[in-house]
Amino acid sequence: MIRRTADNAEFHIDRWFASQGWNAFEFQRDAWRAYLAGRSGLVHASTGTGKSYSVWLGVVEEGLREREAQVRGDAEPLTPGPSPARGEGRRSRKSNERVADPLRLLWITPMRALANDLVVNLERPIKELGLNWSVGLRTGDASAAERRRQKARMPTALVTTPESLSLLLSYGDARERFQSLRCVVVDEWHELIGNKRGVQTELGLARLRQYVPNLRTWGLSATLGNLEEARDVLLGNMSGAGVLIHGTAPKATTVETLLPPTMERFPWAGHLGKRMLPQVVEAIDKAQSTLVFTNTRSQAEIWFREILHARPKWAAEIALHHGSLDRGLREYVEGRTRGGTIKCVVCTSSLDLGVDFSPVDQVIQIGSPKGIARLLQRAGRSGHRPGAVSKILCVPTHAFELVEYAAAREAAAARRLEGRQPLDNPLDVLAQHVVTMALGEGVDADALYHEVRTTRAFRDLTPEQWRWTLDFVERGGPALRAYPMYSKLVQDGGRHVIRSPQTARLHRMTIGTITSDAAVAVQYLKGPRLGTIEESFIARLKPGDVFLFAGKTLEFVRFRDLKAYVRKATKPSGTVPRWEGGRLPLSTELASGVRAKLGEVAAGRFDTPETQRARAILEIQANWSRVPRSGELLIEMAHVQRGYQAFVYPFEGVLVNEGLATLVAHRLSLKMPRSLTITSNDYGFELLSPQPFDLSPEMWRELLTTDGLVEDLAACVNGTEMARRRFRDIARVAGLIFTGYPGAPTAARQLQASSGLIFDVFREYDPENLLVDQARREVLEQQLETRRMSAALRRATTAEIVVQPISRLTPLAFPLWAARIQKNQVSSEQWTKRVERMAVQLERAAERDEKKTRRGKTSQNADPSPPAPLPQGERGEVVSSNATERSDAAI
DNA sequence: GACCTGCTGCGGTGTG
Repeated sequence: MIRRTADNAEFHIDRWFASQGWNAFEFQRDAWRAYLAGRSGLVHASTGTGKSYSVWLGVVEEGLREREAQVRGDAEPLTPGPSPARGEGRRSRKSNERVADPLRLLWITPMRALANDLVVNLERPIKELGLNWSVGLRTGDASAAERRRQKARMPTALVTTPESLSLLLSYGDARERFQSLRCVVVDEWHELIGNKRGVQTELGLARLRQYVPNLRTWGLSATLGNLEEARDVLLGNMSGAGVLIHGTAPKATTVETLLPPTMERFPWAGHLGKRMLPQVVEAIDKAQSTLVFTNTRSQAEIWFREILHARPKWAAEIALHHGSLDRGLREYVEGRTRGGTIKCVVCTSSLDLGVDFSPVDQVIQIGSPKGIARLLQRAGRSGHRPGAVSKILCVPTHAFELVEYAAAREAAAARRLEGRQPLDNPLDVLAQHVVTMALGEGVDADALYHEVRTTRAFRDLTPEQWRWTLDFVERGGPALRAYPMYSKLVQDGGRHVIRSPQTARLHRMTIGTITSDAAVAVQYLKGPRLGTIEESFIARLKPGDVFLFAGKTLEFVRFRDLKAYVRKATKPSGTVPRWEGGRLPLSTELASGVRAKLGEVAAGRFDTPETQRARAILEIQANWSRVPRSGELLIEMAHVQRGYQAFVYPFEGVLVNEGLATLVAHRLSLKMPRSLTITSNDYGFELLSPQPFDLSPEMWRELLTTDGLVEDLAACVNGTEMARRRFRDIARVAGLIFTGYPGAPTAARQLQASSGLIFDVFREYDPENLLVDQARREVLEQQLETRRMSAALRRATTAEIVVQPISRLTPLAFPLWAARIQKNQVSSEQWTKRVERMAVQLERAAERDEKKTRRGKTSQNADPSPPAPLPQGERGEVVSSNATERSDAAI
């Protein structure tokens, strides 16, 4: 055994790192020291820098020190864990094995796929340092044998998920099982903090701290915009004791843009980016192994097909990966990617996280990255070795994305990253947690109230809200009192417990906060399941129809028992399924970067490769209208055959833009009754009306006031319908709806009906119902993003509003126009023709302009320095804002 | 010859 001396107190961590051929980073030593000093905290660093080892080696060191002290005979014995079950104990004695040390560490990870790797990584130092420790896995993947072993005796370190932790806490022996715990680590905390899984984790942690008062909590996170808040949420009311450990200098990342060779005929609108196929294929060819990220599942399917068409030889070396593919297929692809036997994987966010793919040396992003953190996260999937550089190649799908990339690279370099906002008071998660706790030891109402108030999510939970929640799970609240299935808890000598084994079983089956709609399984007539598609897509298919899915051309045969049976198609192509997913808006940081970048362009600065390449189009925008400067809100007005158009460009992301459009349309129609058509994208929105609008900047400013925002929104969006949809998920989390036994999902329609029914019952007979209230709150906060919307309105009203008449569609307006006519299209052919016609017209106009300016330029002096602002079109009315912080407000 | 959209994550009927 190696002896420790005073000057090599950090002996073990160094020894272990040396055995791996690595040097410990300073941040790893910091975390290690803080752990040993009994602190809790958050470690943030890029992926691939060995965050996990920093805390784990602290736990290991503590174990080694305790062992040494025990050998010397001057230490307290280790805290005894639960005694081994009889069978285990006997077996151990027979085989003369030492029983492993009791549970010390709980490791929570948001993804099963990460758990297996973790077990292997955690085992390495304990083997090499000769500790008698064991590492176990407890996720849905854990085998029955493993579960049995854990029941008999917990391993020294247990890797689990937030959901499995809840399940473990739902058993009566939870206190005993966790009593010897020293530390809990929450991995990838940034993935959990902004959602209900994070809240579920907070509640689990609060319970563990009840069992073990000195429990240390450590979070591991990628870099976030709000790290201190992230730490505080993790530690709850213990946040005073928390440290924040900054990782090494950010991992070297290069963000490059694949520039279109020429901008002539480069699309002004669209999202697929097929135009860039040859260059993308070339880039894939050059690298060893590439991940191609797309923004949607159907886009991934299309790109997979296109790459394969371009390089049929790659058939055995390229793969597809997205969330609707069968798990078996996905795991196969993951395995081959990790093994380095694959050239290219086309994927969606499904590979943002997950197993380490060290062989990947290049990442390609098709289309908008939507956010800076997301871009860096994806970049980090390449160069996943200490010292290696992460590289991401961005591929524009339309002209303005070039501006986005330039903005994204700058923001990434300046580490302007998005924050993730923690949730407040989601009572559906609380209701679920109360039932989980009642299954275990039973609930002492006062004690649990104090316990949940130690979490950040429920720190402001009022006694009334608590009583309501308790009554809700005990009697179903005022409306459902008559139905025994909603009365889950019973009183037993001052505690609330669950007697019915039926209720217990059903509850365990619905633990968790992830909800998803029932989908139709796609399966070969003879052969494996390929994945799932939405019912609405299958409903449109007739037998014999061909579609593209899982990278294969399939012929639809029949639909039975919620399964679509298919066979390999002989026809070459077909339609591509669409999934109705969420619309991810451009993030606040990226949106503000784009506004700033356009501001530079407006001032004549084209100092990035992207803006230089996009210059011709930006100049068209400037000539035909304006490029908005920072602190300006551009509104383009036009009169066309079908009516009067206003294009407004707040650059706030699609959700907020849509909300703003709805709000403005509503306020406008109050002033002068009219019908309005709304279209929005990440940059702005279009209002179309058969009647003229003739609005001055002052009038626009009035339309954009924050006064009465919530009231006006309530009046103009169909709040009830939106809340009803939200309520579906809330009802599931709160345990009002049983989604069916595994393998036999309730049909989506049925689910909707029953949650809709409950929603209506609550609204009628229980108007104070707090879950209905929560549904409304979620609509405002998450769907309409009212917080961001009021910030946008404040910015708009303090901005200089420029109303610019236009005589033809500008590069900024074109995508909105194209999206609108697509919404109302009769056939896609007609639509294509119209878009083509319009594009040709615009192109000719641009050519004419260019000739004119070329003639103009020859007569001018060359080299205007400092940069001259772009020549803007004839300027419309301008009103200066009277606010103090004008241009700053836009950044 | 400009088009097609819209992400992800877990768990489960405690066992022999």
